[in-house]
Amino acid sequence: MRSNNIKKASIDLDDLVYVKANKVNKKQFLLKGDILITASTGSIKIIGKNAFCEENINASFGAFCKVVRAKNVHSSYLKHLFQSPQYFSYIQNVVNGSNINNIKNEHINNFKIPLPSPEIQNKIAQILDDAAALRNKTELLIKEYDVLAQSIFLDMFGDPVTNKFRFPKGTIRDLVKEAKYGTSEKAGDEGQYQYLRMNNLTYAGYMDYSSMKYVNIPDKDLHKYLVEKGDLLFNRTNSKDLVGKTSIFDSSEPMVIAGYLIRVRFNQKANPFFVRAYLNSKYGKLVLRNMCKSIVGMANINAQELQNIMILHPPIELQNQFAEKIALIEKQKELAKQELKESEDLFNCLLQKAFKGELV
DNA sequence: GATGTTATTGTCCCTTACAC
DNA sequence: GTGTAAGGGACAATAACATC
Repeated sequence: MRSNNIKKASIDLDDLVYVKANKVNKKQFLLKGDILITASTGSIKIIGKNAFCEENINASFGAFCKVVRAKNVHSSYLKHLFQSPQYFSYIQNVVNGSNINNIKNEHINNFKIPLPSPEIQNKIAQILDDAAALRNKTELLIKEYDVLAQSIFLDMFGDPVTNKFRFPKGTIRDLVKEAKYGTSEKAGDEGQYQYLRMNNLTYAGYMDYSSMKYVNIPDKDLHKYLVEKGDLLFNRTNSKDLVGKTSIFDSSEPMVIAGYLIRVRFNQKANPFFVRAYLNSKYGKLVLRNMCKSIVGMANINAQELQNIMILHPPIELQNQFAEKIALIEKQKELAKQELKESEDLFNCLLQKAFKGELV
């Protein structure tokens, strides 16, 4: 068990490494109720992150992790206090190290927490558990909307491999009006236009505007790089796993794209939402992975190669119906995201109060 | 020797720059 | 328009040293 197994308040068992049995002390096996903490890492943002063991886990923890085992305190109450802003703020203050950030046992030991009576601890834990459950339920709902979108694609168009609806096949080129590269201008913290880069496209096929940079573009060149709502954006250069990330620009704000993105606009035969779903399907991801040229760790798919990809050509009416259904799902997803934000705010507020002894 | 702490090295993702 | 070398940042893996 290493620090990368500690996800957002939960433990990920998918990527474990193994050590010889004689190298492991049985005391280092994780037990139900343990809190596993990252104690040494290169990132100040990661240090101190922790996860609660819901069950005994047949795995030991390494030297870069620490474990807090509850004694004379309600374990769920403790679990929530170790997720509080107060805890993370405390860790940021005590962490030390040059390029690697470390926390010591004494830092954990010196972390002061309120200790009300067991009955009060139990009440607080119950309130926070309920608030966390509400938050988790909304998170799950958002994931289910994504699964639903994939199911609708398969229902309407079938598996591209078998093509059970016998749709005509052709290339993406047959559907494209234009495919243009972005600008090679350097990104900056200031500028006239927001500048879309590869990390603004998610692997799942959505836009992520959380990290923006800026660029200046002369008016005469603007039409070449400016994106419009509904443009399909394709990441032509990246690692082998991430090359070919495909999203649809969905903002009304003026933004321009970097040179390693391709802006694709379609003719009357295609709806970009269909093409996006096609390229983000399991089949599409496999095609992209197999066709990219990967040299010195960087993989490429240029605009011509993108347009050479074979794709089903279902009737445009059917593609439009699909896009309408996706739009409805996206709308519901947006509402769920707002609910998630509200339930997270509520949870954090309760957590703050619990830490100050103001909750019950 | 076991455990705890700190430092170095490696890998991946992303950006920049530039040659063709 | 296209491909890719080079390098930085973030994070993980490993090694080395310190302390119990």
